[in-house]
Formats: sequence, structure tokens, C-alpha cells
Amino acid sequence: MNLKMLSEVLGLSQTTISRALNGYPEVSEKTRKRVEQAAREHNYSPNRGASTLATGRSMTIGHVLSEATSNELVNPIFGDFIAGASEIYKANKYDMLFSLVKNEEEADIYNSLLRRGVVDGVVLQAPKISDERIKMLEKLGIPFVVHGRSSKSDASYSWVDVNNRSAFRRATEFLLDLGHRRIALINGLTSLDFAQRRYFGYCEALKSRGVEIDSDLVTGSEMTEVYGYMVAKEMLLQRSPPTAILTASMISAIGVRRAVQELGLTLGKQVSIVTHDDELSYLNNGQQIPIFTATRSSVRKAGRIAAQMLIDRIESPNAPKAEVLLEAELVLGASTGPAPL
Amino acid sequence: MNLKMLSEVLGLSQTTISRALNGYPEVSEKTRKRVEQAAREHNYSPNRGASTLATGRSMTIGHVLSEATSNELVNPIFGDFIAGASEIYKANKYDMLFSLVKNEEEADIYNSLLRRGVVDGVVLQAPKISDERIKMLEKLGIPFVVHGRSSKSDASYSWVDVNNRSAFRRATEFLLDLGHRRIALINGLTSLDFAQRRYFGYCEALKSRGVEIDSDLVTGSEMTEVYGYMVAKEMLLQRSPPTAILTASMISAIGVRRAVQELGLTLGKQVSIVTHDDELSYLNNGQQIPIFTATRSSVRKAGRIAAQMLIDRIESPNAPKAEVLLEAELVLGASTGPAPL
DNA sequence: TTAAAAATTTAAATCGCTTTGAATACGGAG
DNA sequence: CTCCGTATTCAAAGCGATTTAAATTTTTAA
Repeated sequence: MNLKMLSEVLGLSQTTISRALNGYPEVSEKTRKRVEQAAREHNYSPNRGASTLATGRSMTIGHVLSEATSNELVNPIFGDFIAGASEIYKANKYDMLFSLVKNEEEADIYNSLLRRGVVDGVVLQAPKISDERIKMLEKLGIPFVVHGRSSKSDASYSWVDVNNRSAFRRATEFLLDLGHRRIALINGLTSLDFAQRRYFGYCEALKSRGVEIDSDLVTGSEMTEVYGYMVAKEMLLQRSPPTAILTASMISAIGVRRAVQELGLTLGKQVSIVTHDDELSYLNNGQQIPIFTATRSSVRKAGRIAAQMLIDRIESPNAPKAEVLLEAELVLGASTGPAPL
Repeated sequence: MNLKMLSEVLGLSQTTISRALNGYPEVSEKTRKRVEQAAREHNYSPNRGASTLATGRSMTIGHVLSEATSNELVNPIFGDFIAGASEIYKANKYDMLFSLVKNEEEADIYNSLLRRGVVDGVVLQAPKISDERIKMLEKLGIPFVVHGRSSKSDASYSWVDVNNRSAFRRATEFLLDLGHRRIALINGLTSLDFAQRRYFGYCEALKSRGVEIDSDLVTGSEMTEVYGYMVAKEMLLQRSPPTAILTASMISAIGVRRAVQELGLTLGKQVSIVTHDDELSYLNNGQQIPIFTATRSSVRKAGRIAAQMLIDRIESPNAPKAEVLLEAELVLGASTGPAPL
């Protein structure tokens, strides 16, 4: 069933039908009702390829996830982020296209998606401290928004981000208040912007209390369970081990917990943990009392915001760029306690 | 830059250029080279909307993820599954479209994706024991493949699945061999087909050894960390607690581990765990010695296979349906040991 | 009652590609 | 040198929507 057939059935021109279905004012209410009814009955929906061609808009948004070439790692927050974005797209009749690429192909992918008219805009994830992708997207002139920020980028762009610096400053201060002085930071990949901001927040807090930063207690890599475990174990076996550990994700926190317990130590007693919690749906941080004390910010919410910002950019390209900074809450859980004597 | 412009630049007809770029034989090698060169230089790629319209093929494959209406849970295996699928799509020049829908909307989505010509085929995930989606897709006539199977569906369809029954039979037998008799099963949602097969495998093993099935030791729900924790804790506090626990995912296994440790018990001593391990990229099961004894099967590999099967179905619709059953390995880790006396 | 204005509806052009059927160029045989 | 079969290339007709400009109908005002 296509427009032409429907127009024959109804005895109306294709123009009128198209207008009726797309909500244009120059069609009488009576006709519109009739057209809508017939469209439903005959199970008609406009062909996407044809309307893309006619309007120049694909009504599709691209999400590009780049995986490090070395280790095929899929960012675990990805699922919940796009779940949030997806809600908004659906409400606005956009589809979501997804590409997973090797780092070095990423530029080509954007270029190709744009040139072929496959997407109307893209969401950029996990920006690096200095991220060439942002410059490139700006040069290509595709509407885009960034989940996170890129500190060294002078470009202006729309973004949603968590206030990583303040979250980690507060978390560190909280541990300092509990008497901890040897506080470790098990961060995400240090080339990523959010990791740097968390590091800065951590440093700020320590400095403001006159605590020396010990580089043996700071490390960062991809946030897997095993990584959390290995680093924590190594640190805890040092001559002068940390009494508290900050981690960048629940998943690495779980690894840290494994190390702590394997060494016969108790969480919240000999070792405290504060983690960042993205509120992943399958990793709920406990019921009444959270398992981990955490800086908490919903990545699904970030997905919703990013999606809405992007749609706004697509539909009004000249509107000023939007910037949304979400504050993380610091929730108290069972993994922290006063520093041991 | 579009085809017409390129044809003017080259002084060739659009026909010839289109054929040259699409690998048709009736164009001389010399011309083909010239065309390819020019296309590169002028940064030309054919417009997707236009070719979709002309060929009737969208070169896009849809993945629909349905989230339970009650709890907004994103299946954690999803990321790695589509990472695998994505590799294959890229190699075959397909794009991937993703929809996240509420359960009750799922039928409409398929219908709509098909009617609008948005996708050429779809991948169905997490089939239920009796799954109406399969019947519907068959009736709609869209090419599709299923990740998993649907026991009560009489339809014939292509699928990839892990041999869940045999994996869980072997795992259970392994625990029986270690002397365990009180073996619990913390399964996935019992309406899902894979959960039922795992349950059957578990029952088979127990029956063949004459061990009674205790329904207090069998449960299933969405595989979150918290769920694993809560159920395990409850079971371990029974009058006659299990000495071994089977879980359906690493994530719930982690919750079980938390419960075990919180009760002051030791994994592999008082309580053994065997889990299914989908080889999620951020949850690597340990380094030298796996943390958990596990039935292991890569969900990323399943994604690759599903993608290839679907492309085959799209490109030769009359080929016989394909069925791939992957065997899981049983890998020995540190979470199992002989039953306590 | 009629002319002008407003409200509807329509025919036809267009988007950029693929593909059919026709036309032209080339190469070897006679 | 001509003819014919083969190898290339081309013009034009879709694909199915949107949208411009024009035509028609209805309403309002004089």
C-alpha cells in the first residue's frame, strides 16, 4: 500500500493525503479524518526512503560507539544511555542508528553517515581530553551533541555532562572527614575527559586539606571488574596501603571489593570504598542501604537529555548551543567508615 | 556532490557511473578506475534514501530490544551481542537500526519498520517459551533470525542458541560429582525460553542421580546483582541450605558471592557457585584461574553468527532455514569445591 | 446576485539513485 | 573496406514521497 494506491481508493490527490497525514492546515477537518481513517484501515505508512529523498531529512540519529582496537570492550553504560535516548527519539518519531567502530575508522564513519544522508545528527560519547572528533564534526557541519566534554577543545558545542570534578571533590572530602589520609583513585582511562575531571576533583580536595598526592595511589584504565581487582590488590599489599579507595564505576568497585575480601579485610572497616554509580539497570546499588557509598547520577537521564538536545539542534540549527551540567548526589552506603587507627 | 554532478564532471552518463561503482561487468576496467578515482576525489557516496527507493532495499537491519514495562531493565548482554553483529554488518555494508520498546508495543514496531521500508530484516532477542513475536514476523514475511529458541513455537525459523540444557546438565552433574546434593538454581526470568532449558538440564542431571528436586531451591527472575544477592541470602539462611548454587549470569553470581561472604562463608568451601558466563567484555572471569566455575559461551560470537544468518536470509530468502547450536564449555574456576561434610 | 477573498484541492516537478531498452563504438572475419 | 557480433555507453522511466504553483470550490461582502 503506497500513497498512490491510497489516493485512488479515496478519490483524493496524493497531495491532499500527504498533507492530511502530516498535519498541514490547508486541509479540511472532515477530509483529514477520512484520510486518517483510511490510512489506518489500509495499513498505510509513508515509505521512509521516499520521504527521506523528498525532504532531505532521514529522521534518524546516529550513535557511534568506538571500541579500542586493542581490547574489544563495549562500554557498559552504553545500554542504559541509549535506553534513555531511545525514549525521546520514539516520542519525536526519530529512529536510532548504531555503529560500532574501531577508533581509527571513526572519522570515516561520521563522514559517510553524513554524506549518504543516513542520519540527521549524531551523539558523541566518551570524549577524550583533546578530541579531534569534535573539530571534525563541526567542520562537517552535522548537528551533534556530546555526552561529556572535551577540555582542550576550543570548539563550541552542545553537551550534557555530570559534574565529575565536584562529585569527586566531595567524595574525597567526605573520606578526609572520616579521617582517611591514604586515599587511592582507581580511575577510568586517563585519556578520557571525565577521568581527568575526576582526578582534578580528587586533587583539589586533597590539596585543600594539605594532604600530599601520592602517585602510587592513582591509576586509570578501562573500568572492568578485573582491573579494579588487580589494582586494588596491588595497592593494598604496598608497605603503606590506602585506607580508602575511590573508583570510577560500580563494576570496578566490585573488583575492588573482591580484592578487599580476598585479603581478609572488611569493607567500611579497614578499607572504605566510594564509587561513581551510573545507575545501571542491572547493577542497582543495594536496597535500603546502598552497598557502596557513591556519587550517583543516572546515565539514562543523561541519555534522555542528550537526545532532546540533539533533536533541538536538528530542528533549529541556529539556536544557541546548550550546556547541561548534572550534579551527582553523594549517597551514603555501607562501604565507608572512619579511617582505622 | 551527487550522481548527476559527478556525471557532469566526468562526462559520463549516470548509468555508467552507477554501474562502475556497484561492480557491474558491463563497464570497461579503464572507466571503472576513472570513476572510482573521481568518486574518491569528490567525496561522493550514493544517497541512501535514493538507493533505498530505487532498489527497495534499505541495507539496514533492525534490532529490537523490549524492556519489561515494570522495571526498566536493559539486558546487559545486549552490548556485546550487537558488537558482534556489528562487525558482520559493517563487512557487508549494512547499517544497524536499534529500537527499544515496551513489551506491548513490540508488534507495532515490527509492523511499522517493515511497512515503512526502514529495515530489510530483524533480529529477535530473548524469546519466550511461547513467543507470539515469531508467529507475527513469519506472517509479516520479514526476514528474521532469533537469538535463542522458542520451544512452543511450531513455526520454522532460523536461530542461533547456546545449548543451555546440556550446559546446565553438565554443570549440575559436575556439582553432584563433587558430592553436592542440595543444589540451588537461580535462573533468569522463567518465561524466557533459555531459562526453561537450563531448568530442564538441571532437572535431568538431578533425576539421573536420583536426587529429589526441591522447589525451594529453584527460582528465577531478571538477572541483576541484587536479585542474586537476595535470593542467595534467603536460601542460605534456610534450615537446610544449599551447598551449591547455579546462577544464570555473572552478574547475579556476583550478588550471590556478596551474600555468601556477608554470611561469613567461603566460596568453594561451604558454598560452591557455578554460573553461566556470556563473556561480557567488562566482566572477564578472572585471569589465570577463573573466579567462577562457569558454563561459557561468547555472546559476541552469537551476535556474529546471528548477523551472518540474517544477511543470508535477506539475500537468498529461499535458502533453507539455518540452525546453529553452540556448545558451552565448562571451565573450572575457584568458586567450586567438594561438598562440605 | 455577483465579485472578491478565503479555503480546499490538484497536477506536476522534484529529490538522487537504479535499471531497462536502445544506441554507439570497437574488433575481427570475410 | 564492409559487415556483424560483442563490448560499452547512454537516455529515459521508474521508485514513493513532498511541495510549489495553479485550479477549483466555498464563503463573505457589497
